[in-house]
Amino acid sequence: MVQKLQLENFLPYRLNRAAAAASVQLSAIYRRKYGLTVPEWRTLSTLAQFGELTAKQIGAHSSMHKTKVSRAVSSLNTRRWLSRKRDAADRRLEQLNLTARGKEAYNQLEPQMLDFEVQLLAGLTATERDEMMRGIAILEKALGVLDT
Amino acid sequence: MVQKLQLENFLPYRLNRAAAAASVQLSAIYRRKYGLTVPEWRTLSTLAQFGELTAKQIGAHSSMHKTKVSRAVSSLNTRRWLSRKRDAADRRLEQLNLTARGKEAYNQLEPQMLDFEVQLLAGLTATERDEMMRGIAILEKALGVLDT
DNA sequence: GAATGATGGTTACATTTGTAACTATCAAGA
DNA sequence: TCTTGATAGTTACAAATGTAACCATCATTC
Repeated sequence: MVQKLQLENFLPYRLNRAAAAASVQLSAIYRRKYGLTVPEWRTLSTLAQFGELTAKQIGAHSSMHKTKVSRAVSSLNTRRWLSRKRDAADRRLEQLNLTARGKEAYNQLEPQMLDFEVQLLAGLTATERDEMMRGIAILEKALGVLDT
Repeated sequence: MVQKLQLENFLPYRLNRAAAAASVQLSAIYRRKYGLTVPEWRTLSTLAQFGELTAKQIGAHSSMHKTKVSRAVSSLNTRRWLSRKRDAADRRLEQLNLTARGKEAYNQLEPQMLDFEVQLLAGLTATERDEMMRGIAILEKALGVLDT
């Protein structure tokens, strides 16, 4: 058998491994501090960034399945970190907003999240940082994960 | 609330999204052709690349939890795509090898896997390809997912 | 305005996954 | 050689996830 595919050089495998490594390190932060799951963190940060959204919009922004969003919203609602408000114009929709408690928790987490990225880049030169960012942008283009 | 973290620019989020996009497209190939799961594919390709291995070694190479490996090995064994052989020197170990059928299946899949990568890079210029590869290598270094 | 099809969101069920406990085996030392 | 602790691998159980069915509501059309 002539073996041409080598896992260590295979792009999808490398991507998965890198993403998993980043995710493990990052999620440890909000899991330890607040016991948040990944979908909960994504819902929280999406609402923090965009303000009032529906569950569907959260899913679109954060690439999560609607059942994942539904459960995360329900869980954050139980914590009183967000409020649900039935849309008057279209009663199928629920407008979601972070409560003061939700915003406060987010504000506690945000610097640590940003710091993770800073730490990640700290060992690199400015040139390497640029190259890495550019490389990822090209990758995203190739994968078609961008709207553009 | 001053919002500094933006998901679309946040590295871990972008990585996850890119890896998920690649994985979805790739796994569709071996799922459609053979009904393989991701852990099964990884086990198959790792054994194809390295030859005789133990379950533990497969896990180390492919970054999979030992229960995932155990289940994937069991499943591939049911298909008769691999053989299990108790190690004489250390009877806790099982040496795993692809059977002729396993190798044949792998040989059917390998070109399609490689072709996926080719297609992914096809829309890029040579310069972009280099930049992307270099960017990912830098990223792996920053994340510490490399042995070196 | 009643019927039809589409949409936002939830939930039941099945599948997948991880955690922890377990078995069998080995290695090291008393 | 009898313990003690470590290791390879499996499995029971619980948690997370996806699929599909479902409910409520809306928009459209007759």
